[in-house]
Amino acid sequence: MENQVRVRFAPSPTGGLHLGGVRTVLFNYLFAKKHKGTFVLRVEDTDQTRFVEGAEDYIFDCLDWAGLPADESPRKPGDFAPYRQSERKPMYRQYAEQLIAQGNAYYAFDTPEELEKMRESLKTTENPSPQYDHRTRSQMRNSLNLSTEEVKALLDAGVPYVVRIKMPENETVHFTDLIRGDISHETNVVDDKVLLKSDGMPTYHLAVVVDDYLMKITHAFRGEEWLPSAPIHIMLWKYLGWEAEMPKWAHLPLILKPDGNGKLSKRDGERLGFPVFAMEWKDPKSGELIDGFKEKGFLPEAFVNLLVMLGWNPGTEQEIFTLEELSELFSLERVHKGGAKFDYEKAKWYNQQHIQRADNDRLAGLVKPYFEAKGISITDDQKLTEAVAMVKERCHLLTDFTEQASFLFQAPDHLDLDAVKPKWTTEKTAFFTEWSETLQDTANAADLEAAFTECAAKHGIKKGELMMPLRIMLVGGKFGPGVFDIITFIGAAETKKRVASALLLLA
RNA sequence: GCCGCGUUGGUCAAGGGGUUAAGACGCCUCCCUUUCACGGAGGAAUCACGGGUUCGAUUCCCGUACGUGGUACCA
Repeated sequence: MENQVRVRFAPSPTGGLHLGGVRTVLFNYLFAKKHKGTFVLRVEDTDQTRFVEGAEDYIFDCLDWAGLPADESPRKPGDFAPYRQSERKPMYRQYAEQLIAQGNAYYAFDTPEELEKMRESLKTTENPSPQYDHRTRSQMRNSLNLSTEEVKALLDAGVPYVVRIKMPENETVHFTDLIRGDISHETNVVDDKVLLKSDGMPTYHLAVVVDDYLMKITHAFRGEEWLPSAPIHIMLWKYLGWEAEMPKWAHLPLILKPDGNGKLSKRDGERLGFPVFAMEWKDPKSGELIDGFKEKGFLPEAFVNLLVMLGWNPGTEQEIFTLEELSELFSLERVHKGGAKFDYEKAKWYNQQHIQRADNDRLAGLVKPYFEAKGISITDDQKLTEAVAMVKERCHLLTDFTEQASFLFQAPDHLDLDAVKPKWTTEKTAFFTEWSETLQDTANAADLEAAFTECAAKHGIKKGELMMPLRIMLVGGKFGPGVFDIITFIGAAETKKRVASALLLLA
């Protein structure tokens, strides 16, 4: 196949992996699968001041959990290694120098203090953030204004410098975005972005262009927040002479906070009580622990499903998908332009839907640790699978299972007796005493119910008045599967025990 | 401030010159269930505003408003 599709996700490993990040991964992954292409993971670790221990491993863990592994990555190098930009450092300088030689970039020796001074002195209410651009560059200390000798002297003296792109004047940069159509920017309002930092590392702007070119990326997907810097990248592709190989761009809509305004942030999750990261993230410096979807009890397939629906839809009424289906159906044409507010209630609904479809054995395995964490040891995995089958339809999150099923393994520690006490009678005590004596193990809930009904009639009590008390005795509250199903599950002996101890409390 | 991008119910959204403007989440009512949930049947609720173009605009164009992103030697 000519023109093999190659896409990439290029995170910078600085902390938790955000919902929006995973959605970008997902769109990349789906697009690659759909076109039988290659999904590349490239680590953008050019900012050494932001290095965070463990953050790269964490990204791999998240992708593995979500079921969206990369075809090529630092851990699984393909033909374009290395896949970490810090390890590619020597590759970038030549391109920066090429640009300088061509007159499309220049050395700038301004110190951070000088830059700050420039911004301060030029700042007005009209223009609160002055840029390093065609208007100001002539006043700065750079190779545009210095003589060749001066520049050489500074370079030889080892004075720190950066390389900046020289944005042209009075041009309009056009490109076609796969989602938004024709986009244009005036070069006059784009600043001379730093390409190579004083530590010799490229900035994102240079690195993304060089690496996308070198790695033969055909389609570049990224968040909408990158749209304003697109003209810099386009110019770089042109200046470097690679325009014919430039990837097709697609800028994805943002995921917004549910209330108010703005991009969804981890703080919103904490404030509103839902996760924002794929998996929980512990900041190695502050020790701060931030929730993840995984730990909250989401199934990875549900997470992927709810994410894809944030900004994309199939154009049909289908809402629940497997990853395989999505790999077939996904298309960029059906991606929305506008940002989507995140709705946690709907997210939980997706999870509930996927729980219903999930295999019971698998669910049992996933949920077992939650029971053990609550001090309920599961000795018989088959029993747990049965319990899961019994209660799954009332679970939205995996963490709901303990609440919904622990009484199947352990007598409830509190009985909501207030619901039955007011109408309690000695006749009822007599009924339960006699009925429980006749109880025997059986797999047939219908037989149990028939015997119960018969016994109630014998005592002249309406069955309806006895059902809720029985449920409370066994479950502790007004919830759960059918009572006779519960009895067949826990057995006659356990039922007798629970009835007897409840009777004591009711006496 | 400037620049970019966007705007269909509370939320996700389909649709795209003539429609009763789908569907889902959430909410409400009812049914099922001697519980809760699931499931089922209903209900309330939407084209930001103003101008064009047109026989006719939610749909096309232009403004305005609002939102959002960017405006770093961060990505």
